[in-house]
Amino acid sequence: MQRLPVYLRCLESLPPGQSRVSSDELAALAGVTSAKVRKDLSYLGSYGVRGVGYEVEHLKFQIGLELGLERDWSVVIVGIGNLGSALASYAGFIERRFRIVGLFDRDPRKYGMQVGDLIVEPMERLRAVVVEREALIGMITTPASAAQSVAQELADAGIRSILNFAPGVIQSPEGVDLRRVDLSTELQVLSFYLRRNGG
Amino acid sequence: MQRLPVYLRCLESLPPGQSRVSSDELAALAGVTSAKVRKDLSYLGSYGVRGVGYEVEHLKFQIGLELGLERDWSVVIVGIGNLGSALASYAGFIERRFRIVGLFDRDPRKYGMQVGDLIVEPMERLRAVVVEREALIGMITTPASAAQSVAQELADAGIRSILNFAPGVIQSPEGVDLRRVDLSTELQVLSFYLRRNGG
DNA sequence: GCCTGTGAAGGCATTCACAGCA
DNA sequence: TGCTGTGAATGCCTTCACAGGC
Repeated sequence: MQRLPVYLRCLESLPPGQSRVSSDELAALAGVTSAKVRKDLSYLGSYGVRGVGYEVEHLKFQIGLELGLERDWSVVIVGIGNLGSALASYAGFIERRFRIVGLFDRDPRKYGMQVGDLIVEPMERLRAVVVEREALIGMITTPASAAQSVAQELADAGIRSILNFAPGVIQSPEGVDLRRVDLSTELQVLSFYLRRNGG
Repeated sequence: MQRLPVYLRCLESLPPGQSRVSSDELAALAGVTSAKVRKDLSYLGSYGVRGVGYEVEHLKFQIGLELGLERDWSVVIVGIGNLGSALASYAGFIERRFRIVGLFDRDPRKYGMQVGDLIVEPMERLRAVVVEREALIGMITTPASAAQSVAQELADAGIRSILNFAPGVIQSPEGVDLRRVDLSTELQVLSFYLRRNGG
């Protein structure tokens, strides 16, 4: 369920003293209806108490469990330009137990460059690092033209899930789960509605 | 419709010589069904030719029109850390006619810093820049703790749409359209399916 | 009384299937 | 024959509404 991370974020934004939430309250924070919240949460099991609400800490724990937050995930990044570097040192990943364990680039001038507490390595090292550090997730932050071949290299190295930040559509290698984050598209959606409402 | 940008990207990935596409072909590239493609495109008007397919260039143009790609959009960024800097010089925005026209931060040590061809300015300059350069869109790349107040400041300055990259949920100021890009959530979705499939 | 859990109803998006046109 | 455009059917997600506990 795609809304669970949102609920988790909402729960975290609650004042530390608050030990209970109602579905109404959560719904208002998350920007959805209370019925949706209740139905979503009921899939995790019946953790709410009728007439009272949900216990904040318990709910956080259960959502975390559902999302796989109880373990670390190792992640490699290919394409250490501006965006790749930013993601490499993005604090939000650590907090969600995603650990960046390898940085790769095709440009020899970047080899040895330090980003955060990692060193940029050549693509030839990809497989060794993926195996050794047990990475299952890869992020692509190369230019669009390189993304497809990098995806294949990641797959060959043993990566099972890819998050692609390169603009452009690429085909998912066999047996690999692929998601895109298209930054321009996000802005496009905004501009679309802006125009519609007379921007 | 959220899939139009994807179709556009697919059309752009076609070899330059190709002047026509069928809904089947586009569907395969975009990872959807051909019926969906046809229904989506039929909302733009009937630009396909039965028995032949769609004219690539014409379709690109029509989708671009629908998405508002015929004009420039001015964008400001608040929070010039790693991510903010990366977005400030992200080439993909220019290509989609999003022009970054202002960089802002609360940290005086960042004032005057050059990023791309812009200079980081204090928040006090926000309103002036927004008005002068006619920005309607703002991106928030601050830490989570600052995001809510920055959103309000953007709204007060005249920004109508906000893209929030800060982790955590914030409430949309009155009259402002708010979207979130939660990088950790994207990874969480991947790890969720990884675990489900025995990762 | 209050708030959750959940069947039932409703609405929206997807898919089907085929008529229509090149 | 090939492929689009589109009503009809399907299925899924959301919303409603209320019974059931605290």
